[in-house]
Amino acid sequence: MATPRGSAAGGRQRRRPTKRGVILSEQLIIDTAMRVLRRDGAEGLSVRRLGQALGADPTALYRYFSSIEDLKLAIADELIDRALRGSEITGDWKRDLRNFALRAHESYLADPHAAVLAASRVTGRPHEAKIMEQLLGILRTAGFSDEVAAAVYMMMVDLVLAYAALDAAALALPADIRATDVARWRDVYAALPPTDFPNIAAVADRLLAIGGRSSFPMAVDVMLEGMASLLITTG
Amino acid sequence: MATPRGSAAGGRQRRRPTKRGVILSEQLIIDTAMRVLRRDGAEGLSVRRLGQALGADPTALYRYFSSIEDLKLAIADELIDRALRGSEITGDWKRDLRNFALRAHESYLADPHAAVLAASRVTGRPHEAKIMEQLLGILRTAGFSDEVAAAVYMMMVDLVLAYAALDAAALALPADIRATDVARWRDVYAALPPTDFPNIAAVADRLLAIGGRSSFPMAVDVMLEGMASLLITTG
DNA sequence: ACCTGAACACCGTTCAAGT
DNA sequence: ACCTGAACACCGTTCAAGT
Repeated sequence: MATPRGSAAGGRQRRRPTKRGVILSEQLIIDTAMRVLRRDGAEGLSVRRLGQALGADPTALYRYFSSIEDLKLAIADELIDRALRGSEITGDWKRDLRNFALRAHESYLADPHAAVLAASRVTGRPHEAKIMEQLLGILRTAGFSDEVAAAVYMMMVDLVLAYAALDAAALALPADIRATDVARWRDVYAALPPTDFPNIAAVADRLLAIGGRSSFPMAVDVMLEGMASLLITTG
Repeated sequence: MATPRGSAAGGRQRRRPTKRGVILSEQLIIDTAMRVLRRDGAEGLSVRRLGQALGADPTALYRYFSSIEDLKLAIADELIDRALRGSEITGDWKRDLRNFALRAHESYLADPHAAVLAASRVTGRPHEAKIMEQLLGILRTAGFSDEVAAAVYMMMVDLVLAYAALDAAALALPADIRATDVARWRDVYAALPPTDFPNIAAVADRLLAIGGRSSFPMAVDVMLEGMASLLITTG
């Protein structure tokens, strides 16, 4: 769990530079760790390698984070913060929510290895007051009751985070495995006797055409349609 | 990625018993690993500990799996197989799909630590021919076109797996952290000035009432409503 | 044919010592 | 006050040696 990071507030203290001349800070460590993740993948993020990339003794980390797990949580928080930031409001609730969902998902996937870490970081933490206020505003203005708005808000955030984690895991797989995926599916479909599996046989082409594309955009649209029904029936 | 496990087909070979008298097999290793996961959590599953729990030299593992990663994939596969098994068909497509989704989610969460492992195992592998055939049958009988049925099928499976992974991660957290979660949220809401955050202030009670409950059942219902709309507009 | 155990190259973390 | 480095208790994996 997160320590009260950043409680030694911004820039107050005078830090001694590292042997290699670096002034450490939480933010520098997080940024460097994300660089290591992009470069070496999730496996490559170790205390020793991070020290190397940072230009400091590996154990200097422990002055800023209580454990490597704590650092990973900080990375996850950073990612979620980034994902939930900056949407625009047009007044069209479906369009605004759709926009939010797609942008958040996309921002997550820009760092797939970090996103996989964040997968074990759970669901909408209460930090995102601003986006939370915005989304709730959109829902209430659209006519959802307070009770339904609260539930729908949680559902939307969970949907985005859950899907982002799933799709990030797919992107984080080694390229050669991802490449053979579609071919493997084709072989499997072809091997099934059409008399026993008529439905699969009927739609096999369609399934292959989907390939590795994420079903997230469709899920969002279907969800928004469902919410529109909800709005009519429950007010 | 998975080796061609089980290719040395069932019970054919005569295996030498272990020093402690155990006859090893893939299935025994998977079952024992899941027991270790339940007992010690994800951190506790190591080659050495598994060897200990198994009653064998740790390195005996490598005769059955090419790496610990390969074993984890096998566990993930086992879990997904189990989750996607055994649904019943009543003829009411919404009810049948709802049933499938809730049962699969529940089965996943019965082993949260294993489920977190499976989170990085990506999306509907093509092994589940039987449930796939069933679900596609439900969708096509309901009137979805082949193209939409294929897309909706993928979406449903992804939704279940993504949500299951998210909720499993929450369940896998240490109990003491989960316990303080609601209290932490209350403090955060209370600290926000209602004039700047009127929407949050208005629904804070509702959000707290949701507590740590999963939004998955609601997501499924909303999704099914959206699919009903889709059925009307696209046939 | 399959299990064993030493060995190797790594981990994360602690703590006394430096400056 | 904060960085360093030796030390400790672990990892996953390989491979020659056993039976």
